[in-house]
Amino acid sequence: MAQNKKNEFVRSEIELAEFAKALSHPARVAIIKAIAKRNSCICGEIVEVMPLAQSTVSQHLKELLNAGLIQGSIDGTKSCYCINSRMFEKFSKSINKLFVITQDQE
Amino acid sequence: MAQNKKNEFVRSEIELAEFAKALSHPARVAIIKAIAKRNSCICGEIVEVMPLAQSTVSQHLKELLNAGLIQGSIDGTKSCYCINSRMFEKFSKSINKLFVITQDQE
DNA sequence: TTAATTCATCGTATATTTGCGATAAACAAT
DNA sequence: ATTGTTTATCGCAAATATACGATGAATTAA
Repeated sequence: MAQNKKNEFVRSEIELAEFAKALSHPARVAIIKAIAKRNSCICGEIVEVMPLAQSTVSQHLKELLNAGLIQGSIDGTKSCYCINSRMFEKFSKSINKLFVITQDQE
Repeated sequence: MAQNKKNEFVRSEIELAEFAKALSHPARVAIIKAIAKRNSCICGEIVEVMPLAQSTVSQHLKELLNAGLIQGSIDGTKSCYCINSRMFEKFSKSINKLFVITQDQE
């Protein structure tokens, strides 16, 4: 954009937007689902079920990590990812809070 | 991107990603909050409380409309927007579904 | 030690998003 | 009729996101 105005907003709005952005690509939703289904996944397993190159999947994983929605640990040459339930719950609550405000008034 | 791979994914994943994308910018979260607070808003009221040009706000409103998270109606020269609770609830449930799968397995 | 495996990161091309001013379109007020 | 309001859309510039192959770094296997 010409200028970035994202910092003109309130902290909570920025945080919710960051969570939402992490899920704003089907690949990242699919990755979350894949990890959730198996409880935890090594990177290679995710790459196998994804129609994307390994480097691309790795990039999406990084974004999910940055948003805090997943956690990663290294095991030898392999990287193991799991869902960060705490963050996910926080996200879910933020969404519902928006929604509840709405319901209160109609 | 070199190629667009978004259509390689499952319908439900694409839909959730689209909802998430609608909320993936702080301005759009702020707009939702503004509308929810007053129950409904004319466009000009939203522009007033937003640190963005009128044309930019209009663009964000359009994206929220496209995602179905808000509804709009025209009243004279003014445009009135309100939350689409039904869609919002659908979104909330999709998120929770992802989350519940997670909780089931840990 | 050498070769193979696994994965993150870099560089790059292309697509999409964000933001604005200018303008158009529709109505209201004079 | 003319003028002012209100809002959507167009056209553009700049910033980000998406995707890939190539490469590097770390470990494991031979």
